[in-house]
Amino acid sequence: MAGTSDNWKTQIRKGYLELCVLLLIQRHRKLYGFDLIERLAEASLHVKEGTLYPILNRMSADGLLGASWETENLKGHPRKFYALTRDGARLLTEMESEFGEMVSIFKNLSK
Amino acid sequence: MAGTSDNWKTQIRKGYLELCVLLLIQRHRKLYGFDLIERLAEASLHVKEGTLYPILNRMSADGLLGASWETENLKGHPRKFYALTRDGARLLTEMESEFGEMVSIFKNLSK
DNA sequence: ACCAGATACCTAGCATTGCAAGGTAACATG
DNA sequence: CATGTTACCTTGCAATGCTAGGTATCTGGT
Repeated sequence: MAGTSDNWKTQIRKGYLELCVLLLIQRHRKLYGFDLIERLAEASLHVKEGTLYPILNRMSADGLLGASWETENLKGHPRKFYALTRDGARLLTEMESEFGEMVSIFKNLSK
Repeated sequence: MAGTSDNWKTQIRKGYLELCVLLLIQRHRKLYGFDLIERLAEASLHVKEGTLYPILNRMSADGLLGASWETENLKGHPRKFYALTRDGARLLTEMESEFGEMVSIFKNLSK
């Protein structure tokens, strides 16, 4: 069974997904959930809806993201757009540096 | 409170710690727990005993590590040495490649 | 009018992990 | 013999990703 390996893959994504979501929102200034899923997939990150939406709601509740519904000028289902708050941008900077440190530790250990 | 940031730091370590532990054991062929904690600390990874020992036991139970007690030729408390099994080495290779992909995705998203 | 499909969001419950806190045991030193 | 160091282990909590569902709006075909 590939269980052990798959389980690890699930675990290593914890936290990492938040980082990637924040990076994408920063790059595009604002994004809505479904669009995010597609852009993550383009980057080879295949995230399911049941994974992403709780992340967005959590980060909104924590004040890292601001959310606003948009229905005007639109056909189709209304969309909820997310953008970085100042706190979100500050935390993202911290996360990028932290992840960079993890990468450098990994490189030291594997050589 | 710095809770949000600290919480993320806890989450992002999930899975990553296993990777680093396997890397260190591979490099040294065999290691015991307390020694691992010190070597991880040297690499700037400060892991508590209550974090490491469950990892080692789990990976032993999963057949990734082989364990053996050593008391002979030793003064002091007996030590439990761990070494990679073939499955452990195979999974480690997979993990290294997976983590490398995560790094490359991160770089793409942050530039 | 109706039904299927695409778009778009949300939630409940499970399994797994890292961590804090505490416990056990053997040996060395004063 | 009491303290400190080395060394291992376990219980219970908090947090996250995933599976598997559910809801709602619009479009296109028959």
